[in-house]
Amino acid sequence: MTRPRRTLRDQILAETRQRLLEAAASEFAREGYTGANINRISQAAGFAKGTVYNHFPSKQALMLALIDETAATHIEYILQHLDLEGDPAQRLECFFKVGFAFVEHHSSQVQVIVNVVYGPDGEFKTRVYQAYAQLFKLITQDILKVGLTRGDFAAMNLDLATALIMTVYLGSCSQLDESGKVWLDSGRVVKFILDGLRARTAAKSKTRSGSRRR
Amino acid sequence: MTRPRRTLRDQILAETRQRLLEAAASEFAREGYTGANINRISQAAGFAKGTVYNHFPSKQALMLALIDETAATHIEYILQHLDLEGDPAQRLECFFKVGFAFVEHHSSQVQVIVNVVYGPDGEFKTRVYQAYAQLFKLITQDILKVGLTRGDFAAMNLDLATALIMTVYLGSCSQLDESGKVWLDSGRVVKFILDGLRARTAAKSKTRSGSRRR
Amino acid sequence: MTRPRRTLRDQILAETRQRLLEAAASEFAREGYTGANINRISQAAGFAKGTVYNHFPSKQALMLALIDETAATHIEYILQHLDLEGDPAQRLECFFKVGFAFVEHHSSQVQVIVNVVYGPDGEFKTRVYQAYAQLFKLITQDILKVGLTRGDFAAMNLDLATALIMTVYLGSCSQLDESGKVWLDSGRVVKFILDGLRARTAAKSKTRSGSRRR
Amino acid sequence: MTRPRRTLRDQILAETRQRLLEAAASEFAREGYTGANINRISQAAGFAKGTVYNHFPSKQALMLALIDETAATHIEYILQHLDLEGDPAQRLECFFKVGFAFVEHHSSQVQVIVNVVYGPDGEFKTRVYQAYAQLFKLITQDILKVGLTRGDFAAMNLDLATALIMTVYLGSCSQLDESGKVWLDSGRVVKFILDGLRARTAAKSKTRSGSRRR
DNA sequence: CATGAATGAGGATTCATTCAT
DNA sequence: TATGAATGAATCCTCATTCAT
Repeated sequence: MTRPRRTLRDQILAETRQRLLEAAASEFAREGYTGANINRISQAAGFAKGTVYNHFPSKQALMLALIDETAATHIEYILQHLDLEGDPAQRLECFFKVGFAFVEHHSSQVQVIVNVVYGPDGEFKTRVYQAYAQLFKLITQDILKVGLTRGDFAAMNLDLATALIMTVYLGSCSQLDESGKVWLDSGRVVKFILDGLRARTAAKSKTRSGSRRR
Repeated sequence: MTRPRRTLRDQILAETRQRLLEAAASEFAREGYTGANINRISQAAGFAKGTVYNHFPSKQALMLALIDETAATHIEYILQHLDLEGDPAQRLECFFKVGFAFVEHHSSQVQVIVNVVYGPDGEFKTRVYQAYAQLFKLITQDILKVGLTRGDFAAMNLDLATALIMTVYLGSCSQLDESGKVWLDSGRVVKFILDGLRARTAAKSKTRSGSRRR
Repeated sequence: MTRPRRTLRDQILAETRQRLLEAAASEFAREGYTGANINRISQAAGFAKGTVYNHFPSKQALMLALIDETAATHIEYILQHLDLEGDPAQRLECFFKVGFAFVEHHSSQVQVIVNVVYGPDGEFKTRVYQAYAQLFKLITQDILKVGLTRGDFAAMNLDLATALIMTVYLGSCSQLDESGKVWLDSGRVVKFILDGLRARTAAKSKTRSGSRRR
Repeated sequence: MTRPRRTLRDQILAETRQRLLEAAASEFAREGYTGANINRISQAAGFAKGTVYNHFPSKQALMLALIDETAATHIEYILQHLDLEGDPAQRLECFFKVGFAFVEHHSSQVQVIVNVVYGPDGEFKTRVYQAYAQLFKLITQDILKVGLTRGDFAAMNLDLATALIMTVYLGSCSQLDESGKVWLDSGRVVKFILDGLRARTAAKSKTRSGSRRR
């Protein structure tokens, strides 16, 4: 008896929160954290100023919640669409393709993340790294390490390579054209990275054996 | 008679301006443009608030001047230290080495540039691109194109490659350790990029197998 | 049939109201009227914000109700425990003893009254005087006037003496130690009021010698 | 050469500060600390909002400065006008007379002090006690102790007596009539403190000598 | 030219109050 | 009746900018 009511309430609450987060993403992306205006956020979400504070204790908390929310959505999207069946090179290509697709549907959110990563606020930066830890691990463990083990990739420092891949990914994500599409071509970017990673001497046989596997 | 006095005066003025720009770099790097405080800047430079306005008409103008100043210094430094005698691969390696060296002596200035490039303010971004146009041209013309012509590098989209190189450069520059050194190793970063650019012997088969799959 | 239900309902209502008033006393005492927070009051009472407004039309009304309630309880307590059998001096002593005892069990409520009496809000002040009129009358009529009539007390302005006694009473009540006890000793305070500072026995000679000294 | 300029500047600064403190006293007295409005204070002083913050870092700091300023003025006034030539009883009378005179010229400031003493803010209270420590010492040492030594006053707890005297003083100070005069008569208040309520007869001889005296 | 007091628009946050459930 | 989400006025404080000295 109380359930449906509860559920309805919770749904409305969750929706309000969601609308606020979306408006916040848009505002933070356009103005940066410091330049963002809580009143504009609430208005854009269709609420009055105070409503933001019914859901988030402060502007900073709103930002942190947005970081967490974005990271969770981002990671979930990639996990759901990333094909880990193929060989590491294919996985990397898939990662960029899927990653770019996500950006094109969540450009504001990603823009906020990029701003934070290259921005001055250490606390936000830390939060982004925490929230995205799973994605870093995915690249390190499920792509690079596998490629290394199989001999597809040349010897490398895993952390450095992961950092470079994320750098390239974020850098690409921050270059959108007017239609909101990533300006860089995922195929070419991946080719660029792959040729950088690829083992040199026995490249042929390995690639072949890799493709044979599947 | 008036000349020497004038000159002295100009020197003092120039020094004041310089100290203000340095203080501004530090503040903008630490707080971001919006969070920066004109009073703190002037205090850090050893002047009162009003002095900033005797040299720059507004906070925005100060930022733009800082961008120009940083770009000019940055480019001049690279031009002076970049060895264009060697082959393109060596040039690229030299570019990163010199570029990283510059960061380590001008971390605040570079940090400001990185913030702008990945930040929300379009006007500042445009100004950075203008001010750094010469550097982009250098990479495109004096490194990539030469490598392409000589056959050192594989066929590529020059703009894309330049963008990726700058992305990697800026990304690396924003990762400093506590001592202010670039966290990534320039040698490895360059190796990573070079292997990506380098003309391949067995490139064909690889591309083929790759395209077959998808 | 409806009666018992009604009564039960009324009891619940009355209890809710009581809990709200107690929480309000605590909050108003700790934060002052302006600094008090309706939400904290309701939470402390175990209710939601809205419940306060089901029982009191506004924050101000809640305060006024608290003043009335406190005064009524206060006066009733004193009337019940005040021994009017003895001589006026004993009555005064009893008044302070009983009055201090009340404070020790209702420190928040009394604190609120003291804050109002010495605070800036005229409307609240007026309400306190109205609500406590009976107590003023008690002191004036049943203690001072009787003492005057009997010759126990010296000639005085009754209103002034009453005001001074209430001043001393309230002043004492606002000085509680950590355990919530009145810091001043009721016996000494009463002795002070009854006898003043002057040494009784040898007052004459001393005063004389005193004036000689200087 | 720089002196006159400096001095003029300092004078203007000091005057601004003074006007702000006066406006603050008025506002704090009328509205209480929490209810006071920084904007109204600055307007009343003839300045814009920001000027307050050029002189005091926060509302709280303004309040603390006002407490210190008031206490200093208050104590200085009493020290300058208090006649310590007479016997202790005369000194006490003089203390009240002078003290009441001060109130009548600085009613807002004193009102603020009274509000704090009987208000909820512990930090302000502590500050008042610190700032007024000298006055407490004056009463204890230069009036009560002397009276005790000379035998004018009966044995007593000095701290308690001082507290009671201050209580009566502050209580009286908070009761001003419409013209801003202390409602209680200083002569009678002092008589009350010196002699208490008791008739001297009972104490027969005392009452007689007491009435003779006046 | 350097100074720093004054300005006042702007923004984060609080909170009494309303009202639909 | 109790609830608590939504409201928006109110307020403290910041800070870029101006300008008289």
